[in-house]
Amino acid sequence: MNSNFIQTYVSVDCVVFGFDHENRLNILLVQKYLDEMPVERSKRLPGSLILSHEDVDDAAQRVLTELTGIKKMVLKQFKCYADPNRASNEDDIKWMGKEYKHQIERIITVAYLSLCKIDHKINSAKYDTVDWCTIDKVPTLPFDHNKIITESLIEIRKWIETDFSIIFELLPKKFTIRQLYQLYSSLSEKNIDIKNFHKKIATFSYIIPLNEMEKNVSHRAARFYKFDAKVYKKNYNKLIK
Amino acid sequence: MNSNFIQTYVSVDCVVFGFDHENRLNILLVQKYLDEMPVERSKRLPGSLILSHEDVDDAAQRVLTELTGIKKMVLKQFKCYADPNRASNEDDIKWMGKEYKHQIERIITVAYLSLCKIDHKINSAKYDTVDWCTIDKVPTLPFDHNKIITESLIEIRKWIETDFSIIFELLPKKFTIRQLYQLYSSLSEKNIDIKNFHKKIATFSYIIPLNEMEKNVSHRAARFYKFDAKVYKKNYNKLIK
DNA sequence: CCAAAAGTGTTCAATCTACACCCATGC
DNA sequence: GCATGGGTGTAGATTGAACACTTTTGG
Repeated sequence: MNSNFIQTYVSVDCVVFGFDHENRLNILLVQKYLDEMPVERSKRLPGSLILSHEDVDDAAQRVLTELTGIKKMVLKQFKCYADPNRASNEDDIKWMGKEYKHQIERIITVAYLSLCKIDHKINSAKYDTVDWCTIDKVPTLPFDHNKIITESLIEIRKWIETDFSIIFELLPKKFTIRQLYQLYSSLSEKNIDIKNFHKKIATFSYIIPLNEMEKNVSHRAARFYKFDAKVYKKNYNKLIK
Repeated sequence: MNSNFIQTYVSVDCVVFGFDHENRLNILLVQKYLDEMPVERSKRLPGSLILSHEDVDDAAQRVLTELTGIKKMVLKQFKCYADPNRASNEDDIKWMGKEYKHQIERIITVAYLSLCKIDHKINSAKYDTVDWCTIDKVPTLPFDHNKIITESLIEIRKWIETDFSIIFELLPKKFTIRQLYQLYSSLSEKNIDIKNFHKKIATFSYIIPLNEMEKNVSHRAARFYKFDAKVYKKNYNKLIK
């Protein structure tokens, strides 16, 4: 055997996006109180080593369930990170020793995107704290987690382009066109006129107006809409055009 | 240490596309003559285990260079395959023993797309045969290589949508609009009118007409064009619209 | 009344689509 | 001349962008 071929540990890390009430993208960061770890370095992306008979997709689904308590979450693998030095920081080596009770030399990780309604109750089986963090205020994280987050932003944009329906994973079940607009424009970077956006949405048969309006707003109340996944799948299995 | 956390071998596998003179997509399959291996199972995707201090992108670049003799090839990581049973076929286990001189239990692979002009001389340092194979005639391959190829087709289509310029990696340096048209329509599935395609191409400043025409064709000779990467990068860093 | 946002209508320009028409070449 | 494909022109339809206008609500 060419001894240069090596075995490594393989993990999954999940970037879970949420959209808050101030129209900002957030991600979920976790914390476990491990002895002797400096607190400011203890926030991180949720993740785990994969188990011996586990596919990476299953590992990611497991991590997400342990994270939120939600059984089935939308997820999408987006990149394998395998820089040989990605886990060579001293603190990171220490952390792996604590977390996995083992000296680990190298670890490659497969990164996943996931989406969560920000009002959904988070019911973590595993972490001491699970917090939403706005993407412009993400602290310095261990390993290459900051890089992963940066690249996940590009991926979520691509994802919306190829499957517009996943945007509704981030919105409440009942939403206004303005909410949809603000989410879409924060993800698409294009400058869209909200009035034209209104008209466009009106042409989508899978976005269904409800007989329910906003209340207690100091302007004309907006109508609530809901997303109909069945109609979407039947007719619109392509991009938003 | 939770003994369910395991180390595995990690490999890269590359799906290299080419576009032949009959307007068909082809991929490169390799063969090494190992003792005792049944010949019909010996074709496979080019790939390799990663080395101990090697990133996966570097491993893929190494595999491509060993495969073709070309130093820098365009490549794109597209998916990690980690089904725990993907290498449990008996022949596959035997093959790994021969190839790597070692018993390997589990192996996960990171799949890459690459593109090659089909007329480029293939100068392999490592394989006994390296052959182009049209995508509709790919034989049954070991591991999950058939699945990887099926999914790579979806990926190459997405890739063209997000970066049109990579299409020129598949065409000769001098090409006709018809060649470009046939490649594009074999990848995009849309039914485009070739005459409108002509006009559209004429508006792209990065596709430059040459003073050179086809010869010995039984119809009006078509003009050759070339792709100007610099002009493209400056002006068109987005989709074909 | 005013401010603010909802939601509709109108207009102009850009783009897409279909197809007519002429050109060049080999047989 | 004819078949085949190259390449341009035109007209109508579709779509997109800008923005005016009306509606609703709280203060």
